Amino acid sequence: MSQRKATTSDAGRATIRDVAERAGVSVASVSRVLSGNYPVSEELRRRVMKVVRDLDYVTNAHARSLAGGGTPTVAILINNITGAAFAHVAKGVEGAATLRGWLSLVGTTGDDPERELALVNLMRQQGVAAVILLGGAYDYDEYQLRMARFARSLDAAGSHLVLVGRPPLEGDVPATTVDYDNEGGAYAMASHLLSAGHRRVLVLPGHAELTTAQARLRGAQRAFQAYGMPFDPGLVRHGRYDYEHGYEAVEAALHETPDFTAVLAGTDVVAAGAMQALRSAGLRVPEDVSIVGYDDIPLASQLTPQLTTVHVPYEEMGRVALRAVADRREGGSGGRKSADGDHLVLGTHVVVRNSVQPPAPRG
Amino acid sequence: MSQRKATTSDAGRATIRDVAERAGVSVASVSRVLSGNYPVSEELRRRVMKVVRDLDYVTNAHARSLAGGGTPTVAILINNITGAAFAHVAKGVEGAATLRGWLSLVGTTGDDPERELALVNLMRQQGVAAVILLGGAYDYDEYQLRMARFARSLDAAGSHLVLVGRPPLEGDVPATTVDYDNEGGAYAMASHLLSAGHRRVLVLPGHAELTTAQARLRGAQRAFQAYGMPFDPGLVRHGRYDYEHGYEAVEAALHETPDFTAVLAGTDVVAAGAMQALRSAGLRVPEDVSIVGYDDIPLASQLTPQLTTVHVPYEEMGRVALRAVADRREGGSGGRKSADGDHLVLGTHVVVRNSVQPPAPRG
DNA sequence: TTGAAAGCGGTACCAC
DNA sequence: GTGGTACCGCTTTCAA
Repeated sequence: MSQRKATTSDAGRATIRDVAERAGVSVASVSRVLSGNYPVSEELRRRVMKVVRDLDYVTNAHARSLAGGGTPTVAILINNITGAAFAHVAKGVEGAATLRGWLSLVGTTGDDPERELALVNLMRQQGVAAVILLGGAYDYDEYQLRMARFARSLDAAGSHLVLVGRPPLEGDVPATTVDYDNEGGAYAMASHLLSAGHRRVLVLPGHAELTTAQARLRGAQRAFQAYGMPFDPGLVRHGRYDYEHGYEAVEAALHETPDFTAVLAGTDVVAAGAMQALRSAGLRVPEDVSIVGYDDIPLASQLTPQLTTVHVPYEEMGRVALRAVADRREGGSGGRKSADGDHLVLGTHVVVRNSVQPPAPRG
Repeated sequence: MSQRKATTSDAGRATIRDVAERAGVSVASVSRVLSGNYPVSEELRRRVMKVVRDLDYVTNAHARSLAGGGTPTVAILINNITGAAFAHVAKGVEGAATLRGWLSLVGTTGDDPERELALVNLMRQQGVAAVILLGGAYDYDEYQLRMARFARSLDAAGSHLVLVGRPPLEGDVPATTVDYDNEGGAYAMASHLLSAGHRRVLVLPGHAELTTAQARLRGAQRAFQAYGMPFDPGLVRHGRYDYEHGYEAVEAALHETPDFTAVLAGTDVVAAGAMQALRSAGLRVPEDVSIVGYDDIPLASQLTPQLTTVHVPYEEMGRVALRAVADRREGGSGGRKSADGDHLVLGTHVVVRNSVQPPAPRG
């Protein structure tokens, strides 16, 4: 193909040396002009900038980070990029990152521990400022050990582990947790149903092993207890946080334990499925059966009737998570960062819409 | 704090030199063992790997890419990470990337040209294999020039511009386009309504300047023409691709041009808003008014009634986009890659559900 | 097979 | 203020 002078490299990008040469100055000067953090004569600056524009030069980020500087990067690790809640956290992280000139890497684990490990290592290679793990965790045996290992590994590499939307790790682990009052939200939501007069509530908390689901179930149970009402485990159905589960769980419940007057869904999406199943069975919402959700994603206010649900500040959690790592970074050496990391908890609250009504009198 | 030996660096991560030293071999050998693409004695490998595990060592990605190798990275640039359609494309890209061991960077532009430019340059600095721009574009005056500049700029840096979900650039621009048959889908969707007997169709194509909206409107118009039916511009309402627009547009139309019997929404989300507005006005879907959408995101099948819509293979588009850049990379030097880049078009098709019925006889 | 050393593209310290 | 230059951590010839 076309081959120009060998100096101004034809393949690949222009280097700082190309710029220096063409501007008739030293590479050090070019570096200074571009960094802008050093006094430089107006004349030099002009000359350099002209060549930079002519060559459409940009610094090589890899070289820059090797040499010292470099753009901080955060890695966002997520099970499934498609979930609305996750998307909002990611938005918060990415937005806050961009605001600071940081970059965001994204990886999806698909609930596969192997992939998760591979990604954490990949991110470690990249020298990311932090690895942010989003979403509830499956609390299997090795989970704590696994995460502790991640945390120490990242910490040793000058990076940091941030857990968002799941409980903090036990013991002295160098990790930061950004969580929300999951159990409290569920407690409030269940209380809302109880105070409307509901006693037989179908509960769809999510997977039994998922920390998120466990907290929501606990919250519901506590509410029943506080109201002095018996909590029937037979009305609890576990399953995935998706539309299909909501649908199928309600369908099954209508056959097996049809005396419930309300559904406490683990997420808004599950609530949507539940609502559809009730409709298909000829039941009206909320006249015949009330429904509440959890998350307060846009879908909640788009359903008919609009869904009463628990608002979780997902986007803010993302922002808070990023701010936490940024702060800790500025804190620098000798900062008073506790070895066991911080634990930030954001509040949740019930958003009352139109999907709840006192139970219909027994027919 | 604790300060061990200066050799095995206490702060920051272990380097290849640390590993070499501790294993009593040369750095070259360590490099070879880790790359695995070079014959190495079993004994050496064992010694090195042990130290690697002991030190929990991972290669510095920046140094590696500077020196030659390195993990290819793709950048996904998106307006709003929150949109379901975008999320699916991103999933396709990220999935295909991870499959090849590639990394995915993500940036959001928020429809701000400045941010977009800044991001493209940032990505150029990172030396990404490709920059993938997602979603329809606003076809303002400078758009073509702007994109051409991006394309050449990236191309000169050994990177590549990929446009996904928007029309290809004009002229000899080094960019790849992955598009879908947008107009064809709209044509088919409108035809579906027409053949059901609808004549007065409220059309909500999206923003007038958005390429996506333009194509969908053209498709609808062509369908009317093919049916020999007059197309009333007075029944077209432009606006954002969101729930609120769907709601407000229908609300307004019910006041001003209430004789429509069907709504052709620009996206499923707009359709959801439209559906809600009709309900609020006491109209039934599809008995009184039919509705169709576009995109076929999960929401479409979760609405009541389930939405008849146009399926767009978003996730596949993402995969295809990544494959395109991977192929072009392997094609290597002298490959037969045309200067004007490729243009890949995926098909769309109507998914018939329950939101369309022949128009009710005039009351 | 293994080791020594020359870069990769910048940054920043040290002279002038 | 500006130029020379020693690294940053790794890959990859080139010799041994």
